[in-house]
Amino acid sequence: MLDIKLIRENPEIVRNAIKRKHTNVDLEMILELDKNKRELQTRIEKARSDRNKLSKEITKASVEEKASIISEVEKIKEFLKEAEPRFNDMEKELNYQLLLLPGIPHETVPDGNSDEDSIEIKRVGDIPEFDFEIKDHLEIGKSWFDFYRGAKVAGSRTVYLKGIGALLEQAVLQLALNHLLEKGFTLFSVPQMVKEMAMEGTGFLPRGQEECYFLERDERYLIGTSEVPLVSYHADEIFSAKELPKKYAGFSTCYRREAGAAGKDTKGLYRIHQFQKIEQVVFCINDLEESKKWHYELLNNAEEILQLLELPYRVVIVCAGEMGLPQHFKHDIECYMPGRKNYGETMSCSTMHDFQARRLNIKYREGTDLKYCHTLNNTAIATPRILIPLIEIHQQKDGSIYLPRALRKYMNNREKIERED
RNA sequence: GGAGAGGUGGCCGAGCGGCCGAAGGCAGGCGCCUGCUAAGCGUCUGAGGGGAAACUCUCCGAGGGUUCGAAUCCCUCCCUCUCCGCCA
Repeated sequence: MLDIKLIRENPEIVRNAIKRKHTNVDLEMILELDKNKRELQTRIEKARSDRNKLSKEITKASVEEKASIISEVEKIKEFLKEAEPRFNDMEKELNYQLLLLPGIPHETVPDGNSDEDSIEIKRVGDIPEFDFEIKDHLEIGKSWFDFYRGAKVAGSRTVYLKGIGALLEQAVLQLALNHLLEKGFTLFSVPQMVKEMAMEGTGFLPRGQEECYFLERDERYLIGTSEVPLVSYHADEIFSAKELPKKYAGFSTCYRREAGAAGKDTKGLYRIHQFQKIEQVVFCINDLEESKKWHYELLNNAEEILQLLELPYRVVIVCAGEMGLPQHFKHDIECYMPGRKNYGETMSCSTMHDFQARRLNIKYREGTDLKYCHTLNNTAIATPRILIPLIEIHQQKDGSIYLPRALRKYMNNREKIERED
């Protein structure tokens, strides 16, 4: 959500953001609507003010004066009866339109509309030289990932993780979780069915309707990330400045319809409807330097987890057109996936500025001022996607899989996974 | 699912037709006092919107209604708590 005053006073900033994020919203219509709304508001408030005054006078009025006051109030009420619903409709429409406006990308965010326009800023870790014919994760894990039964029972893009596959999933989750606990994050297990308010407040609705599962009978949405319940956790609350930052780690299953991705990444673990994720969420004060600091800390935490998993990766600055509606600044971390012969996104780190805090009304008190918080989030680990590079990178010539040192204690202390035929 | 109680400012809590945007307390800001700390004294402090300003409107869980006038009365819904039942 953007500040309506910013929109009124600096429409060109908003216009530019709309263009850069390749959004379609009619800003001129919004400005016009806002103007009309305020005009009507002035008239309504004048009428209400008159009515309130007359009502106060009535206590000390004589009997005949009362009759005339009442008839005058009747006239005012008649006007309000007509004008108020009209005003409410305008306000509702305006609020809806405002929900469609994108967050403003930081000026350093590159323009562009596709992955190629994003800027790689670093590569970490070596891509191993395989002196044998490599297998992709499906081949390596053919007995651990059961897509056939997944489809039979739950439809396409669904998988059973079985045996080692399920164990690996738990292991990477544990590793990431412990890493965040060491960094002082508070772990949350969150509701996975939420009200519209939480989806809207975090910016996944009203745009993004197609991407969410909705339980019609109970009017609940399945979350696509624990960011939704975690950020909404503090909706309508006011922190004191010294309580901030809040560092939260959310664990949940995530549900995504992948509506816009028909035919894309149809094979394997890369893009499925349901997965597990630990997410980092930070609430901090409304200060760009401060949120930048936390942004890089979140980014660093994720990188450290990949380093613990001994996976080669690169970090990119995501271009404006590829960013989500709320985001102000965003990095993706991509792991090298030998089976794809390319890097694939495994984590995504975003600064939301006060976009979500405005929608959810999350503030803090600083002296006598109330200010909107900044919110940030980044993946800590998302599985099973992360298993793709994990087993592809660590596959050995003899068919076994090397287990990174940090992961072993979560895998019953084994050093590798033996080939099984 | 059944029965009862309740939802008021950052928090607790009084108010039950106009004098109430709301007593009192806590917390916080400022000032005084104190060798330091604690205590004490005084004082200020709800939020959101419109307007250049004066000023004004809205908000006491949400939405309707009654009334010249609603935190207060009526209806509907939501939520929380207690007891009972059922059950992972």
